[in-house]
Amino acid sequence: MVPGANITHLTRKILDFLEKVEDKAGFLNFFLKKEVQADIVRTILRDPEGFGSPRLGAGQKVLLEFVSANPTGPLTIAHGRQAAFGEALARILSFSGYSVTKEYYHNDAGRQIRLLGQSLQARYEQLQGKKLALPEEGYQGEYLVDIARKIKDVPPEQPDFFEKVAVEEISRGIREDLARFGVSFDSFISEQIFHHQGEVDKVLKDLEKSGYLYSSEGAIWFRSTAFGDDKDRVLVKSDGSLTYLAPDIAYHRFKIKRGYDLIIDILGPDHHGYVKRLKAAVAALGFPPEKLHIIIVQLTTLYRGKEKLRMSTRAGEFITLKQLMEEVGPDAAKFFFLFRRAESHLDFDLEVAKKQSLENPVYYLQYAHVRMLHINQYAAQQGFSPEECLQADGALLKEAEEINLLKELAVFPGVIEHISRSLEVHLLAEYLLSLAKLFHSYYQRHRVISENRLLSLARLALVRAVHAVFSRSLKLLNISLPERM
RNA sequence: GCGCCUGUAGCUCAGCUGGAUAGAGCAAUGGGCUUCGAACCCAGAGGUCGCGCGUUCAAAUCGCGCCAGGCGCGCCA
Repeated sequence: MVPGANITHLTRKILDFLEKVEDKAGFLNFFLKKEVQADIVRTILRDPEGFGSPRLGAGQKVLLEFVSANPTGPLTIAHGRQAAFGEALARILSFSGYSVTKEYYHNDAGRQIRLLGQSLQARYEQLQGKKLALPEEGYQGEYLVDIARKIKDVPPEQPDFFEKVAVEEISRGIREDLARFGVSFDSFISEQIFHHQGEVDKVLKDLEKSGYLYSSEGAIWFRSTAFGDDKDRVLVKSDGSLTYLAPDIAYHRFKIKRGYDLIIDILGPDHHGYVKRLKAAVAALGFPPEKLHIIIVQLTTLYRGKEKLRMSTRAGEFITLKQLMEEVGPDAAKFFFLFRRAESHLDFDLEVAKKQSLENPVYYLQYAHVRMLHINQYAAQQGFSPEECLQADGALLKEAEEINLLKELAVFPGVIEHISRSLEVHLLAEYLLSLAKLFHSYYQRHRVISENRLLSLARLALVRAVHAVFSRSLKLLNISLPERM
């Protein structure tokens, strides 16, 4: 409102919505009229799919890179948490009007891949009866034995035969696990293309031209301290080979070149030393570093009751995402991953996630969902139609539990907007639990369908609105619920 | 030694762009089913917000210093 505009008119408009204003403890409290609050029900029912979408993205392009697990072994629960988080974040940002690309960076080059190939070769030759030891620091997991069995009758032709087979087989497994987990990607980027197309060399030359490279002790260094890093970083080692950072800078330039307004990297905790140098790299390439968001998803510690499950990737002893899905199911796994802040360490108790009891919040949500479905079914039997609900009289909703639900529904768009800005996905899971709690409380105290047809209709409309927001939230979190328990 | 994350009820955790009496679930205590599913609900109880100093009218929230736990720390990826 501009100064000098018609204030009295505005004031009257505002007063139309207000029941009362109170002055308490130094705060002014404004109370909305009940019918204004109840309006939210009609707003939702008119557009159940679109309600709550803040449109703040306004078509801005976001690149979201996540999981990006090296094809050297199956996905672990750490990847699972990142996958659940990334997929949910992508869905929420899309809902907020951003145009989101989900990308997986395929690390299919370098020393680790050579080690992988050698490890597979060792397993292969062991099957031929030769006693060939695994390379030092090689991959010891059983999964390589399984792959070796598949190819035991195939004679190796190319020198990179084992590398290729290993990467291919493991990648296929990764894609299967992701698909089963309900996580999909719009693009897979292979590290090899940056080498083959000379992009790594090009980006090094450009950085050199800009004066951010220098030679020392036989190596080529990136002056990342110019952008706030703790120390400069080697890009080309003294033996002439590249460090991991070099292709990664080329990859980030590729991200920038495609014209994204926002670049989000979701990384595991083993990469948090990497944040500053990536930001430095991006800044050196001329991209505003504050538009690169790096989210570190912290570790998950698995428990089986009191027992802490120790894991070691090197020794090949770890719980895979696949095993987790088989044991507790994809939906329970996702919910446990998503209702804690990403940067918090997560204690995940397999026993609790499997338990069909109060300790498991997944069942709390399912139960709310099922109750809402049953009310709808019962209402249909009693002759209520969804179209009728649009005519419901919101002013009939006067119970405290009804007002609480109305308020919670009204908050939903703000929750989505907040998450879209802060990237804190767990807030949606919290919201969902809170909505479920209010609903259970309401259900317990008040009958929706009664002899009073008008009141029944108003309450049914409320329940349908709650269910719309409830379902929407679950879809955004990529969690499905059974219709029966 | 340095960096990042964490420290809030017995347990697991929200709250941390500073604002009213610090919240939830589980566990524990007491109560509630003739009616849309009680896998639910209600009530009371449970706290030096790790410790100290500072900034502020106001600090769980911001700053500094400690203490404790986790992770990372390379011309590894």
